[in-house]
Amino acid sequence: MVAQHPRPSARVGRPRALGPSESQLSPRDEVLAAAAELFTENGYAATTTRAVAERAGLRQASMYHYFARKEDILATLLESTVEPSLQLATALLARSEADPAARLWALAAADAALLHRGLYNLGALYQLPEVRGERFAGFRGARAELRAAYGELLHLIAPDEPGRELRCDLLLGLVEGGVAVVRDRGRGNGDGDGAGGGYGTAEVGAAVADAVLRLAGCDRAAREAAALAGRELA
Amino acid sequence: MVAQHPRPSARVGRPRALGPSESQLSPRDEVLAAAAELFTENGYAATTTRAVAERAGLRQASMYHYFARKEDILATLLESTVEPSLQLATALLARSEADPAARLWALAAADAALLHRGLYNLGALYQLPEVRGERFAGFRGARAELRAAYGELLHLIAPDEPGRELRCDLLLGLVEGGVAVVRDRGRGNGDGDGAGGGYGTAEVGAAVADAVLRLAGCDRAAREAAALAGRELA
DNA sequence: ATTATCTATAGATCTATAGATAATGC
DNA sequence: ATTATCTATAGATCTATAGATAATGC
Repeated sequence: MVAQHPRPSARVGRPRALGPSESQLSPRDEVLAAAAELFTENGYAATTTRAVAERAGLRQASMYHYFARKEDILATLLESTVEPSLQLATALLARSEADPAARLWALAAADAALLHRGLYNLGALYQLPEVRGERFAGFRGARAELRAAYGELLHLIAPDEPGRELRCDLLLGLVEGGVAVVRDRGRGNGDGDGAGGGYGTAEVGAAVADAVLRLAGCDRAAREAAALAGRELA
Repeated sequence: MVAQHPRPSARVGRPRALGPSESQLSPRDEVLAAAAELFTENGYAATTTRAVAERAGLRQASMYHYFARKEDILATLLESTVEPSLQLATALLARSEADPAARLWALAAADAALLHRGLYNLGALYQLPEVRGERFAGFRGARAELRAAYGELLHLIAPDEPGRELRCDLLLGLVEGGVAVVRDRGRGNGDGDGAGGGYGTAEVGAAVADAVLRLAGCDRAAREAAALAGRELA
């Protein structure tokens, strides 16, 4: 989702039937962006390869130059969505000198903001039944690691509370589900553009992080301190 | 999802090619049950009408005797999932003599248990893109009412806190998303039967309700009192 | 020679309808 | 006569592959 093509003109290969691309994205990234929008808008199974390709400015079959199967597109998108959060989680776990509550705040805020920001609400796809397939083992593994990081921080904050696994699940559900509801209601009957809700991405991140700390059992003073310190950790 | 057929034998109509039904359910309910399982297992779009019908013991076309279109099956399922929670919510809102925290506890616990219990994880379908269509306006309306009830109780408990709408979204996300994560992880690579997680349904309901009260800002004593009183309200 | 794209299509579905049929009910 | 089911199928897809083509690079 990052690399750009070196030369806008002077392109190798047969020209596109629909004219050259407007965007600065590489063709592969154009496909990913188109798929992200359509998958989250209409669902994965309901989105045809033709729709994806044509939104990317290509003919249906040309997409297969970049992805061997439709599943590969979804897998790539999902992996690219967890990965930044997982990397941040790993970094935060290592900073054992910092307040665990501040670290949990930073992780939750960044994770929620990431899910809220995108053009596309990929978080809503996390629990898609399709994602149970073999092809998505990589994504599921990364998400499990992210969950474990949340669990670790939660344990540092509240080591004695029972039902640790269950509370960790609820915490993850709060982050992913909460953002999904916020986005979804924001979109409402509105006109599909932008990250939903009338809420700013940072606002949602902060609200989710605060809610996460409430689940973790922090009182108001602890939450306010964690928010202040957490902003420094990002 | 309730009515049973009066006489097991002495059935009108051409006999089924696959033999008579084992279950006590009406044919329509057999279709609903089959669809619920398959939709949540494989996704709505990915589930064919043939698969649904045949799991219900019918030929593909026979299903259309009970539902004019595939969407109608999903709509029926979704509506039947929110409705009990919505009814409880309405009843609880009316009981103004009771502690709001206890009422919120009761609503969240029942809602979560309902979502957790079923053979099928219909809560995971709530945010399905397909559900945005016209046909699902009824379901979406009911869910919006349920959300409003949560918001009302939340307001009674913590009238002064800002970000009311946002916190209400997060609360709904916690209930729906939390249950989805719990179920999903429970299923894991396990063998699809039962309500997932190794957790009991009542346990999950109580854990979710406790988490909801944490979001609402109740301290430990208030939560324990609310749980005690809330159990009486169901 | 290499590349990115195209056109064309095989093969596999999938939904929903039309119309027949095998029971019971009267 | 009414009902619940069946068989058969039209028409509309949809994914993925095969093979051609129109650029640039050397």
